[in-house]
Amino acid sequence: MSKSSGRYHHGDLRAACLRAARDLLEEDGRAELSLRAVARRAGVSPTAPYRHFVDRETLVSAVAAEGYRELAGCLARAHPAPATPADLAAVAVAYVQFALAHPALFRVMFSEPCDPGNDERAAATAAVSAYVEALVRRAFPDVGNDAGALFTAIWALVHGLAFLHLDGKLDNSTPAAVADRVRAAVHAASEIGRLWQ
Amino acid sequence: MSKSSGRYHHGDLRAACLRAARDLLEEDGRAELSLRAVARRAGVSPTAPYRHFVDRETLVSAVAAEGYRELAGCLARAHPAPATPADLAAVAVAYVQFALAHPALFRVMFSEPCDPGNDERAAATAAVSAYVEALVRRAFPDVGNDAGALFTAIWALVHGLAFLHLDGKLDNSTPAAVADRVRAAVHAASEIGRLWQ
DNA sequence: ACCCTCATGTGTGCACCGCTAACATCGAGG
DNA sequence: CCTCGATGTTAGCGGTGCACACATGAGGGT
Repeated sequence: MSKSSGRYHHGDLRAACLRAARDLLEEDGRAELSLRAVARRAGVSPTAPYRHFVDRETLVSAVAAEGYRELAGCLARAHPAPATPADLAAVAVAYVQFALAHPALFRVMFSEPCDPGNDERAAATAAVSAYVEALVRRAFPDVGNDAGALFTAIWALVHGLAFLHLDGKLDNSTPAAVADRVRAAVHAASEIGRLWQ
Repeated sequence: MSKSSGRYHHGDLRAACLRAARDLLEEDGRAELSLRAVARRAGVSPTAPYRHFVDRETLVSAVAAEGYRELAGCLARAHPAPATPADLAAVAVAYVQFALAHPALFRVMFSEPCDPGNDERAAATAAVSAYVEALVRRAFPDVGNDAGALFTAIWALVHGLAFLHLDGKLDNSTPAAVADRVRAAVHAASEIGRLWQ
């Protein structure tokens, strides 16, 4: 099955569609994925993608799954095994900057009502979730019985920061300012307990 | 200008459109607002709303603005002047449960790339933001120079909890379980500093 | 070497969408 | 009373998701 031999049969349309979808998301930043636009981009008839994705939602979920994997990689690159507050803050910054660097993709990953029936998407989501949880456990070895709550709190904090920046609720003009604000927020969160006594 | 005198001129189509939009959002829960569906619902021709909203985005922003005001009211009702951890947790629970009770509205408010050019929407957003900030300042009177960071952290935490529940990333089957998790997360966040020493 | 099958791609068509432009209606002000 | 502008309607454009019938050609069985 050579890549670009004939014309009628594409060769690997599924991968080409995913690639096209990613390109469209990166180019526009606020694009909504359209099956037809993806097909056009892949140089194929409007309904060809239906041979590989049962509907638009399936395509979107496949793209989202790819995004989850990239996000996980991006976090790992920020710090392989964070243990100190500064380490964890670095990972938080990476999370938020991933969202701002790939706004359309991030929205696809989190913004649309997600279909829990999609296995690939569910698996990729679980992977990110497990990664963050493992990371929290390593950073806080002596957390007691409710490590789950701590994990939830930290993920929510970081995820909320990402979305508030993404939606322009917090200023996101320069990456440096964003990084500073994320670090400050993480630091502030760690001070809550002290302030409350 | 009587309300339902003739048939040709509606009387107050703008309000009727907003009402219809709200109804559609409440009924479906994962509906995307469509100008035509709103018009249909209001019993009017497909393009009639264009006399009152320059485009779909303007309608959406108007609905979102309404949502922000309701959210603010909902938070105030949860606790008028929170000062203790428990008070603040109650407000957090109210925020998340508002999102889960009105998922489609909440998405309209936060999920779509928002148009900063819309004055009504910007004002309503700023109002919520200011409300949360005032609330944080009252709950932590002796926070030092970076009250802003603390405010950001708390808003992000709560907002992240709302979205993670909304997207099914955290189990949201029963309101009680959600409330427990939110309280646990807020509590866990307040413990971060202690764990880190 | 042949031919047949069927996965993969095309074309057509429908209903819905946002939006524009031309036309209809009617109430309020001169 | 009569006009005129705000507010509604209708027609029509290009875009979308999706279902259906049809075309193509690569690979396997003979």
